[in-house]
Amino acid sequence: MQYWLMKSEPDVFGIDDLMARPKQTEPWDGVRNYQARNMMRDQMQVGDQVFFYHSNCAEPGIVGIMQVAKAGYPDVTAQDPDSKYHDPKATADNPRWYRVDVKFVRKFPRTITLNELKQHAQLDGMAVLARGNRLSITPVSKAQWDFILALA
DNA sequence: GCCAACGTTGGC
DNA sequence: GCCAACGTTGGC
Repeated sequence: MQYWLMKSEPDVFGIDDLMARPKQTEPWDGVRNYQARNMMRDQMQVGDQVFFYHSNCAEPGIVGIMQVAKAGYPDVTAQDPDSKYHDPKATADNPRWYRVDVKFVRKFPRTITLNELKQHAQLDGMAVLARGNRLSITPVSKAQWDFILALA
């Protein structure tokens, strides 16, 4: 089993939105970056544990945990002309973009802020903290996962 | 709203 | 294959 961190803007889809979904499960669609796509398509497996990270908001940071409920499969929103995630180069034969389904596990009693994460030497090298990082999905090591869980 | 950092596109 | 232009991300 592997560990991950996935970003979302709470104004668009936050952890409270995930909690309110039927079965507390949601397709993680709209990812249009090849590195992130490859992780979803090739690596993420059912049961993998994922930190839910709120980005582009007043208090960016980790707000809870979800898990992968369905491994990578084509993101059909790319093939839908009415979707805001439409990509004219995506077809049924060549879907181009992939998504996974995620399921809510728990919400932390507080946000573990980006600022706080940066202050722990134990988390030096964590992908999400790397300078200039913009990837919306990054791997988390077991050591990093355990350390952050203990902060929550 | 600003802007640094980064990924993608497309002309050559 | 190079690289300038452009669009996006995301912290601040």
